[in-house]
Order: sequence, then C-alpha cells, then structure tokens
Amino acid sequence: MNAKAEQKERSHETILQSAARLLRERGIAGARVADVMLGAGLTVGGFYAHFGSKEELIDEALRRTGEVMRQRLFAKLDEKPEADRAEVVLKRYLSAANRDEFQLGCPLPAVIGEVATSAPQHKEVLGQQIEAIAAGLAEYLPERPVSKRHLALGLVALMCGGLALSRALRGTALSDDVLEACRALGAFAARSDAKTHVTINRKSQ
Amino acid sequence: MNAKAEQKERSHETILQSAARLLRERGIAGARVADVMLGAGLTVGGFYAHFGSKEELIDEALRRTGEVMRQRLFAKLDEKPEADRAEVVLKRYLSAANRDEFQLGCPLPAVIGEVATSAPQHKEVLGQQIEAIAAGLAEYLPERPVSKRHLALGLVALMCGGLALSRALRGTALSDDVLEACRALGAFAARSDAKTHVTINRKSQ
DNA sequence: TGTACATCAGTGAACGCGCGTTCACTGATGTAC
DNA sequence: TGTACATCAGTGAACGCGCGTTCACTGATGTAC
Repeated sequence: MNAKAEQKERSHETILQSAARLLRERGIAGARVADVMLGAGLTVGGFYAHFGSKEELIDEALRRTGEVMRQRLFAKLDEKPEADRAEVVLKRYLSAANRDEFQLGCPLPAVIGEVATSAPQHKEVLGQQIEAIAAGLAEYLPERPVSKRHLALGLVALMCGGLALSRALRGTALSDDVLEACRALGAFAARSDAKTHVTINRKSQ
Repeated sequence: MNAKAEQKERSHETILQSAARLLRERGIAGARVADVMLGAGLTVGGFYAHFGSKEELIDEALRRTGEVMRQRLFAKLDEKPEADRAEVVLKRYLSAANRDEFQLGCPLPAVIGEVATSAPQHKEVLGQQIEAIAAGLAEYLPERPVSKRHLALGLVALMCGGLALSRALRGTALSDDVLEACRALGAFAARSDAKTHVTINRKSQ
C-alpha cells in the first residue's frame, strides 16, 4: 500500500476515534462534524473524503464504541469465580469511571434518547449493540423463572438507565446514589444464589 | 380578572401542554419553540410574552409532565392488594401505552441523554423528578437488605432505561422484549415475597 | 536517475437551512372622563 | 352612555448564529517515460 493510502487510513481511524469520544460525551447531535474533525487534528472540509455523511460516521462510531465497551466488560472473566461473573460485569459498567471517562465509556446512555427521533439505521445498530451485550451477559446468569435472554435484557436496561441517569446528574450526590442502587439491584437479580444478597449489599456500599 | 388576562393564562397553559407533548416525543432539542407555538395554535413571536427563554419553558414542562406522570402511576393504588402495589406501578410505567402515547407518557426517557450536556437548571429539575418518583415508589416496597430509597432508585433507573430503550427501538420485536424483561426484573425485586416470582413471571408474559 | 504530468488527502471559504430570539406593528380589550 | 386614549396578547418578518454539506484549490506523493 502507498504512503498516501496509509496516511488516509490512519486519518480515518483518528476521525473515528474522535467521533467515538464526542458521541459518548455529547450524543449524536453533539458530535458535530467540525468538532469531530478538529478533535482529529483535521479541518471540516476533508470529512467527506472519509465518510458519506454524518449518519454513516455515527453508525460506524456506534458499532466501534459498542465493541470496545463489550471487550472491556467481559475481559478476563475467567479469572473470577463463576458465580461472581455477572456481578462483575454489572459493577464494571455501573462504575464512576464508566460514567466519567468518555475515552472508554459506554455510548448507549448518550444516544438512547436521540435514536427514537433520528435516522432509522441508528435504530438497527442500537438494537444490535443491545442484543450483543445481552447475549454476552446471559452466559453468566443463574437460572430464574424468566429466560436468560429476558433477564439479561432487563439488566441491560438497568445498566443503560442507571448510567444515563447518573451522567445526567453528574456532580450531585444523587448521581452516586443511583449508581450504587443499580449495582445492588442488579446484583440481587444476577447472583447465582439469591440468598447471598446480604453479602452483595455489604460489598457494594 | 380581565378577559384579556384570562386569555393570556389560557394561552400559557396551551403552550405548556404543547411543549409537554413535544418534550415527551422529541426531547429538549426536538421541542422547538416554533413547533411548540404552532402546536398551541399561535405564532413564534408571541412566545416571549409567556416565557423568558426556551430553558424556562423546558423546566416548567419537565416539572409539569413529571407531576402528571406521578399522578397516573400512583392513582387508585388503595384498590390493589398491598403486596401488589409496587408491581402495579412498574407495569403501568413499563407499558406499551406509556411508550407510545406522548400525550400522557413519561418525559424522562426523552431527556436523560440531553440533560448531561444542557442547561444546569435542567439537571436540578430532573433530580427532583427522580427523587419524587423514588419516594412514591419506596412506600410500597418490601424489606430488603438495601434501604427502600436505594431499591426505589434502582427501580426508577430500570424504568427509565427500559422505557428509553423500548422507545428507541419502537417498531421492532426487541422493543417489546425489553419492556417485558424490565417488568419481570422489576417485579422480581419489588414483590413483597421474593418466592412469588414464578407467579409474577406467568402474569407478565 | 531525472523530468513532466497525474492523483488525491486535506484546506478553507462558502452555501443553504433551521434554530432561538428580537422587534415594529396590529387590533381587540380596558380605562378615564 | 359615548368618546378618546392606553394597554397589551399576538403577528410576522428579520437577525445572528451554528450546523451539515459542497467545492475550487493546494501541495505532497505517485507514475510514466
């Protein structure tokens, strides 16, 4: 490959990462093309040599950030006791770090409100991301009267909702309370042995 | 009071209701001043005789819609068995009706993504709404190793998150799955007797 | 190897559009005498 | 009661600004001979 083509590929990647950061921090509308390019060290005009439209960029950024998130959530779970794994995922997600660090955090809370009224393609990508997290989580869930997929979907909603609320309220005491409350509720539902919830609660405080 | 003043008061109310509807349907950015006025049967120019700024309108609409929502959620609970009440609230909230009907639905899912990056006052109003729902819900919750407030906050996150996701995915099968999953998870945590979850599950399917 | 031309990633200014806000104006209602 | 003036809710056009997108241009890299 050419030095020129390599350069372009590198730029594409930089733009995508800049978009990913802004998407997580400010949502779809807030990830402005000019800001994305500025964040990538480039100027607005060059954008359309890399992406057909802003919507394409958002789709790609959503997929990418979702993937990164899942890798972080499910990393090194084999080092943990089997019964703890779902709870570990929940705690990783519902953490102050995931609320505050836009470089690596989850994009879903920033976009769930917007997707309902934006380009239909985003809806599809969002659905895929949710199914993917739920599928990953389902593997570590205990037997419950509901199917594992349903339990996992409920937990994903709890995770997204909790993180979105705590981000919306960032800087207030309530923000931390919400995170902690979601961790406790999630653990109560996700622990293999429901009787262990006393321990869970002690841990999460 | 004058006929003139009465007219103005009626207009104020109409504008607020139009704003409430758009806020629930499209969020803060989507509730455009011109659209709000159009929905109230008026023209843009008159807006600033009623509200100091769009932000003021949003604050007022958020408070109003939150109040309406709470009244609907907690209405006539005394007719229900005590142990069912929290579950009834959850089912009312996590219903297809609350997902689809913008006239009466909950505003929180539409705004949680935006509040993080919009006017600071909105953050405060959002916090108040969340505390209010949680406080209402807490009264009907069973004893758990977590405080009732914390359990309630977790449930509020589950409700908001579930409704936001199901709205974002509206029209897909996943949208309904998410609602149902959240109802089941919520009921599991909120029922007085945790052992009854088999029944709960049967009911919610 | 050197030279002349082609390619193309990126620039920067401009375009059209939609938004929140302002403002001169209108006409119906209210007030003073 | 009637008349002249004041008030003010609402109109409609304009303003400034920011956004996504386009486009003529630049200059470094690549290609052909």
